[in-house]
Amino acid sequence: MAFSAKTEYGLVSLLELAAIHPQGGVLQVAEIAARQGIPDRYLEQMLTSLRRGQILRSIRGPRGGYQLARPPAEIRIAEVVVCLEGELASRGTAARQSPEFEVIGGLEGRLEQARQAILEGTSLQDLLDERDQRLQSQVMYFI
Amino acid sequence: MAFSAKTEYGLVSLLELAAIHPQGGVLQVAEIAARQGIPDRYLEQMLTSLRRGQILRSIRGPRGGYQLARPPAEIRIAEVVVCLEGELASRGTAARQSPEFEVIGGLEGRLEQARQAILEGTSLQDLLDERDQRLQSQVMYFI
DNA sequence: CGTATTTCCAACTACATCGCTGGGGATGCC
DNA sequence: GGCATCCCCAGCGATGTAGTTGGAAATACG
Repeated sequence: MAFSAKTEYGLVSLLELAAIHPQGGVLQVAEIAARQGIPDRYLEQMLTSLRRGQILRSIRGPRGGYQLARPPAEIRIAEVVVCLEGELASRGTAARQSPEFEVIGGLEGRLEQARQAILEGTSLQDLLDERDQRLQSQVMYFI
Repeated sequence: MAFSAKTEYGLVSLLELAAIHPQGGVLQVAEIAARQGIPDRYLEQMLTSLRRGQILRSIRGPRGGYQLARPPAEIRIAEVVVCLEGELASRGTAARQSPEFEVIGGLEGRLEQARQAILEGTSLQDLLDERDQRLQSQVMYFI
């Protein structure tokens, strides 16, 4: 898969929070974890990362939880991914210095760029719309 | 980086072999390894994978080595990458069955598709041309 | 104030993968 | 036969991934 479990878990959580954002919605870790069937103590860490990255805001104590720090349209997936994937910016190992390695490096650059373009061009709102559409067509089946 | 070391090593080796392919060129593992500064015993494994994938042909015994099984224009990078990255086809962990996970899965699909489009659209010949061009401009500097 | 609830912080384990090394064996030229 | 070269596969250390655990701090509520 293109994403690690960390990233997937974080993204579905954001999707859940985005869905109720108009109502200023707050959800607790345990709530999200139960609904999505993922380990809650693990999910905790992802939400903490997202809070540190200014994507979530947290409320402590009873009746606490997490909520989006901004409207879904202003959250780019690219931002979320770097936040969750962590500081692997230094992943770029010093490429060997030969023309051949440089050419390969160029190809890798084009791949990264294509990926980045998609992640930059997609907002949390876009994914939310997609989800709602999916939900809509499921309802159609029932009728 | 977008590629594992395995993939990078395999690709630069193919590039070296492609450069001398018109002359029906053959190179030995040790030769390529020395020129690119990579461990020869490790490179051996990549070249074996490429031979199994019908991308290279091998010649055993003294004065042996490897050569391209086909002209560089008929070798797609996509093919090379699956050959080297190995059988991680089963990497697609059964995505959780919730609308949110499905939406994320869709995004991952688009990412994979963009990557695949680039890898399918690039041939070994394309990379070779890029290398030659790079070499050309280096020569320009000397004058 | 006390307690229950919830987030926060940090360490720890289990397992897989990655990059690499090593030991022989098979093949084939001389 | 002897040497060069590819062939197969086993193992090893470092790193990363997914998940667990233990507890401290904040805060709503009675």
